[in-house]
Amino acid sequence: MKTYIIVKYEMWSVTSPAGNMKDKTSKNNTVKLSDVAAQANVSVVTASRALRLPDLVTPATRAKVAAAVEALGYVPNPAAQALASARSKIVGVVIPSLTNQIFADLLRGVMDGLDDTDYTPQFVNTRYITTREEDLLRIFSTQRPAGMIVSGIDQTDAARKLLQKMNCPVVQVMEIGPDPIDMIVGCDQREAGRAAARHLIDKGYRRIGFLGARMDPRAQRRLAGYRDVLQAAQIAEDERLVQTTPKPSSYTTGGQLLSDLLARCPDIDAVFCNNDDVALGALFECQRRGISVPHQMGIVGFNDLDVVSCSVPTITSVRTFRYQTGLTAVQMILARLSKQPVAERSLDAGFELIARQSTDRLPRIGDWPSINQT
Amino acid sequence: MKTYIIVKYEMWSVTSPAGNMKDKTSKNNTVKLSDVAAQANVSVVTASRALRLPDLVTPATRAKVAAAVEALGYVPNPAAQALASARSKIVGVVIPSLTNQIFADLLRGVMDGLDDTDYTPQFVNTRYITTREEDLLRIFSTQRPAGMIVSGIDQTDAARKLLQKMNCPVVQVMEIGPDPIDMIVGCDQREAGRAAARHLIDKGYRRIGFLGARMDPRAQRRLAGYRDVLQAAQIAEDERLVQTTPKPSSYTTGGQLLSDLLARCPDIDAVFCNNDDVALGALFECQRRGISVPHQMGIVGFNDLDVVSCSVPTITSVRTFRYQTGLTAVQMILARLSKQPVAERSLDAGFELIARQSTDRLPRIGDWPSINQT
DNA sequence: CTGTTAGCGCGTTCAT
DNA sequence: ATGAACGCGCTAACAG
Repeated sequence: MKTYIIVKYEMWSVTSPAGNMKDKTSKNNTVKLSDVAAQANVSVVTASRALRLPDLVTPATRAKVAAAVEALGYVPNPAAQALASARSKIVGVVIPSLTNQIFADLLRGVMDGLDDTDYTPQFVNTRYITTREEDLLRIFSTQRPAGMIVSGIDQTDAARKLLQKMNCPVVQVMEIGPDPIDMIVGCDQREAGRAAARHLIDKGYRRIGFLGARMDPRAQRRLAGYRDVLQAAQIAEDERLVQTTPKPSSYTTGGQLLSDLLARCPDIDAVFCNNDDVALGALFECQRRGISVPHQMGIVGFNDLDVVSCSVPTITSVRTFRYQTGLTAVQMILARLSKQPVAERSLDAGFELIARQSTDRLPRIGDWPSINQT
Repeated sequence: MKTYIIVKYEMWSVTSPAGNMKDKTSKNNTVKLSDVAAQANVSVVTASRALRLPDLVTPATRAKVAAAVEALGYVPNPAAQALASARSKIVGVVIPSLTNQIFADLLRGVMDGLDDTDYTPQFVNTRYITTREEDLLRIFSTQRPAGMIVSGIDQTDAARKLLQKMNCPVVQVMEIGPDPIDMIVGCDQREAGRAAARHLIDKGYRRIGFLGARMDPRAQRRLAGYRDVLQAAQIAEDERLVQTTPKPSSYTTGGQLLSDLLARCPDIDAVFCNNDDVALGALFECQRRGISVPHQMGIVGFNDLDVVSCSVPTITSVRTFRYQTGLTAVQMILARLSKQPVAERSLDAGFELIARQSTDRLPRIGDWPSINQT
C-alpha cells in the first residue's frame, strides 16, 4: 500500500518537471480544465468558454486553448459537468426489451444519431413492466438527462409526470398517438394492421386468422386494425380466429400459435401475424404440415425484418422504419437542445406493405365465400 | 448574488418548518443528502454512511435516515457521487455492433446481471473499427467506470493500455485467449469451428465448404478450426472451398455466398457457415435451387439462434452462451468490486454442437471419396 | 472579451 | 459512533 503511494508520487515528480507539454499534470492522473488553462495562459473560465461557446472568445485564445487541449489530451469530466450545470449529456432510452430485433434497430438509429455529438445514449429495458418503467424513469431523473426517448404511448400517469418533470425534450417512439407527452415519432399501428388485413382480403383470402404473441399495446392496436377491416369487409368476424399468447414472440411461438389456431379453425386460409417472428414460425409450421403457402395459406408478417425477404417463399410484411425512427427521435432532441424551432412535434414515420410470395395468390371465384358465413 | 442566497434561505425557512415529511426542500427541486440529514437530525456524513456503510452506524440512526430517505424520496445524485469519489457506477460495454443478435443476447445478460445493483451499463459499438474502439475507450476513461466489458481479444495495444489505465475490473467476452487484459469469459472459437467441421465429416460429408460473412477475428478463428479438421482428416484442403465476403452477415448474404460457392465448386456436399444468419440464408438458397438438405447438402450454422431450431429442416448449429456470458462477466466485475476473491480470471463458457436435421444423413459408402482427391 | 468568485452534491480525510 | 471541513472539476453568475 505504502509502496503504491510512493510509486505514484515518484512518477509524479519525474514527469512533472521533465514534462513540457504532453503531461498529465494532476496527481489524479487526469487532465483538467485548469491544466489546460495554465498551459494556454488563460483563466479557467476562458478555457471553458473557448470549448463551449467559441463565439464569445477571440480566435487567438481559441487557438491557444485548442493547442493546450491537444497537447495535454484534455477530455472533459462528464460528472463535473453534470454536477455544475445540473444537466448531463445523457439521452435516456427506455424500451421494453432487447430480445426483439426491432428495438435493436431503434437503438442503432439512436446511437448513430448521437455519434459525433457529445451526448451519450443510455438504454434501459422495462421488460414490459409498467412499474419498472416508472422506477427507471425515477433513476433517470436523478441524472438530469439531456433528453429522453421512450417506447410507446402507454405510459402510466406517473410515468408521464416523471417525464415532464425532467424538463428536457422527450420523444415517444414506435407509435403515434393523439396526446404526446412532448414529441412523438412512429407509425399508426392500427392503420398498419388495417393495411395488412386489407391486403389479405384483396388477395382473395376470407378466413383470415390473427396470430399474436405477447400482445403488448402496440400489438393490440394492430389487432384492432385487423378487426376494423374484417368488419368493414363484412366478413364474418369470428373471435375464434384470433389466436394470441402472452408468451414472448419467437419463431417457435409462431409455429405453436398456428397449430393451436388450426386445431380450432381448420378452415382458415390466411393469417395476419403480430410480427415477422411469428410469421416465419407459422411458415415453417405450414411447411412441416405440407400446407402450401400462399395457395392454401396466406401469411402476412409485420416489421419486414431482413429474414422475410429471403425465406422460401418470401413473406409479405408491413415494413416499419425503426432505424429511421431512432435517428429522427435523436434529431428532434438535438434540434430542441440547440434552440432550433422544431418543425413538428408529431411525426408519422409511416409504414409500407411489401407484398411478397406468401400472399401472391390470385383471387379466384371459389375463394369468395358468401358474406357473413362463419 | 445576494438575492440568490436570500431566496435559498427563505425557501428553506418556509419549507423547513412547514414541511413535515414529503418535502422537496431545495431550490433545485432536488432532494439531497443534506435534506435527508436535516430531516433525520444527523450530520450529512452520518446520513451518507447510513446509506453507504450501514455497519458503521447505529441501527437507530440507520432507521432514522432510512425514514428520512423514504419520506423525502431521496435518490443520490450520480454525478456528485462520481465527482467526489472519482468513480462512477457505470459499467462500460464495448461491442462491435448491435445488428447482430448475439450481441443483443450478451447485452441482456449484462443488463440482467446489473439489475438490483446500483451500477448502470453503458453500451457503445465500435462498428468493427479499431480506431473507433480506442476513441470510445478514451471517452469511457473520463467517466472512471466501475468496470469494463469488451468484446473479443483483438484489442490494439493502445486499447489494452487504455483499459489497464482505467484501474477497474475489465472482462473480455465472447472468446477466450491466452493473454487476457484482466478477466475473460467466452468460448474457444477455433475449437468450436473444429467441432462443426468434424461433425460434417462424421456425417459423411466430404466436399465441405466454408461460408463466411464479415470475417471478423472471431470468424477467422472458426475458419482456422475448420481448416484444422480438414487437414487432420486428410481431406483435400482446397482454398476454393472457402467463400467469404467482408459484407455484414445476413440471411441475404448467406444465400449469395452459397450461390457464389456453388458457381465455383458445384460438387460441394456441405457447408459450415460462419453463423446462423448465413446458414439460414444458405438453406433458403438450397430450397430455391431444389437442393435437398441434408441429402445433397449438409449445413452447419453457428450460435444456435432460436430460428435454426424450428426451420424446415432444422439446422445443426454450434450453441454458444451469450446471455450467460454477459451475466458471468458482470458477476466477475461485481465480485471484484466487492473485494471478493475471484475464482478464475479466465472462464471457458464452452459450446455445444446441436445436431439437427440439416446434417442428419447417414454416412453411406458412396459418400466417401478417396483421400486427397480435389 | 476576460477574470473572479461561489457553489453543484457528495465522499473523504481528520477530529471528537 | 458521529461531526466539521475540505475539495472533486466544472459552470454560472457577476464584475471589470
